[in-house]
Amino acid sequence: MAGRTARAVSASPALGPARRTRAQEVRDQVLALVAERCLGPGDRLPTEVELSEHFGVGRSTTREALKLLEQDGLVIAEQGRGRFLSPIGSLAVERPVTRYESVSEMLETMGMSVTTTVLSVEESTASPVEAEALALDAGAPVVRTLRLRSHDDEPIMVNINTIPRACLPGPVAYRDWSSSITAALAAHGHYVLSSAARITATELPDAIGTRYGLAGLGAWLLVQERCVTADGRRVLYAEDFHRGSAFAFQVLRHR
Amino acid sequence: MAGRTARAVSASPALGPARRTRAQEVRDQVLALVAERCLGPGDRLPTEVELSEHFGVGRSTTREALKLLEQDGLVIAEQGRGRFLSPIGSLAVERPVTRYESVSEMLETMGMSVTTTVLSVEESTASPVEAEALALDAGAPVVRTLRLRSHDDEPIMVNINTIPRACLPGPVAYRDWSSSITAALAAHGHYVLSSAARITATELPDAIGTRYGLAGLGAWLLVQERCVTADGRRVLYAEDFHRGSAFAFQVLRHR
DNA sequence: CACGGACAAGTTATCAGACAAGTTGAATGG
DNA sequence: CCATTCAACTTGTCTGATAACTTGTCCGTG
Repeated sequence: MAGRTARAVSASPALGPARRTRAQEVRDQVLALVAERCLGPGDRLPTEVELSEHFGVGRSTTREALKLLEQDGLVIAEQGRGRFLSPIGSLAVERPVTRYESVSEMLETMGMSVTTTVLSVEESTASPVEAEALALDAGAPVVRTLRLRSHDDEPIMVNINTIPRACLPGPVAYRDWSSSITAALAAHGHYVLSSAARITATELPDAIGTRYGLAGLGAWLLVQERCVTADGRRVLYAEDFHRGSAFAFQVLRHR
Repeated sequence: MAGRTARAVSASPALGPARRTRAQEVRDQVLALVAERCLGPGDRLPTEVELSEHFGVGRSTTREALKLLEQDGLVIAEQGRGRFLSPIGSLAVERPVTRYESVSEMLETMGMSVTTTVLSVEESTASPVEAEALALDAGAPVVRTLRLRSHDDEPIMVNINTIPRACLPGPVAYRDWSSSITAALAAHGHYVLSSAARITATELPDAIGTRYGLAGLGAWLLVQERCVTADGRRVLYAEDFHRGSAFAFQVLRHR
């Protein structure tokens, strides 16, 4: 009678939020302790042993928590000397650009009420740029949308979104393209988890500016963004023009 | 006869580069192994035990290395199942904006040969904006420089740098302001370690555009950056205008 | 035969203890 | 006074064990 055979693990991560570990909790508790004791840049943290006793965890867990803070650049560790708060904490940054949020989510978080006008929606084939961004074959079927977002009748954003056709099944004409595209993708099982963005400054292309009466509105931030799901599928390529007079990105930089 | 008394640690981190730990090395080795085995998004990594044996380190060290990768969003850990590659790895990003580098360093890394023209240098007092950015009292003495960087006689960048006067002692007239200001600051013990940057799109202000014949050059990325040392001193406030047609920033974004 | 529960196998998460490596300041000797 | 040694201290790493969680197989029952 043979014993039980070994179990096999399927080769995909779960798509929901991961369980929160003790080390992650301790990381936050360390930050709270720092605030509580009014520690500032350059100040020394309690030792690993002291923190382990303080939080009632093992030293390994404390180390893992501290490692997270070091990786964030918040803490500097020196063997034999201790750990010190780095200067980043003194630089207040809200909503860093490294935190992915869709354009709709961003506008909502900013509390900015906008009117979305769908300028065009087309079933098309992927251009070479889109094919590369979406890891598609050249000429693969896509849906491409062009939308204008206005605030108090003032144009503030123009979005060009390209989605693999298969990701949003059903007739194009029946979909409400003025609402969040990432929400629609998520509803079809394509939850955007990450992206790579390229940010530069430009003026609106003539094809858009003159055609839709948007010329002469100054400088725009152009964000070209490739969006992927947890298992690596490319589900959205966005070219978003943000009016320079209305938008800015914040980021912490560290050597 | 009393024994030796306890030693005390001074309350400041060292200002040089930190020693590289084994865990940091293993992190890079894991990435190399991933590439070697052509693992892609969603694929499962070897177990902690396997990796520990493969690299000849303890399991704790392996865990600390893997924690770094998880923190970067490159790896997703699931208790009882294993670890999986997240989709970020499939998004190629070079020189993310989160990595601090001074403007001079950036241009050098890009291999872009530029001519730097010092348009003005003045001893002045801090404006309210500068005072806030540099954590100075209003009206505190500063040095303010205005420089133009050109590539093949084409203007590509305009820098306004404000430095607390005390950070660069000596007569202003005797200093070569066309070279790297962060290098000069470092030479006086003010090594810039981190910064907080705000990025938007704009046109050149009239005060600069018309006065120096730089108008009509399109859209510019405006980077307003507060730079700090390891012990938290604010030593530089920069307003850098990067020509949109020549520069872009790359960033990975993750939920 | 289908379903539910128990259990073994496997993997990450955490703890405890020990030793290694590096830093610092006091003590000691020249 | 200066240089060297050494103890105390702190982070870095290793080893071994147990806890917590996941998955698939096996077995009993309806």
